[in-house]
Amino acid sequence: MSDSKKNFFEDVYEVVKLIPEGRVTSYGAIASYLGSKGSARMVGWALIASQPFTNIPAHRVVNRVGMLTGKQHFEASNAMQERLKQEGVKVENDQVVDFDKQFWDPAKELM
DNA sequence: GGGCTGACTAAAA
DNA sequence: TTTTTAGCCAGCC
Repeated sequence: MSDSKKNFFEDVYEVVKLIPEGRVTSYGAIASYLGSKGSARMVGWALIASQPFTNIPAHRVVNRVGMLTGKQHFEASNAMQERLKQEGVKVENDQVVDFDKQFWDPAKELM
């Protein structure tokens, strides 16, 4: 069954949509939650596919250091940062402030 | 089928 | 300490 692959992308969307406001997570955390720890890149890939899906807050997903590495793929380079700040997440120089405190681990929160 | 790229991460040098 | 390499896997040429 090749459903697994399709579920992977859908799972990413589900998890990202579950990220509460003012919170952020990392690609690896989502990948790990989905069971593919080493496939963090695929999470990013799924996020690109999630671009047309405006219901997916991809701006709440950053790399492991809290850097807005994916801002380039947004409508505007500053859209990601501005939107995060709008939700209460402090962003400085394309990097989330207190990322460790704002971090939202799906495997931990969703258990 | 083979090779390259990419919104990543961890380990090795 | 910083830089480089390797692993990951889907999509494209």
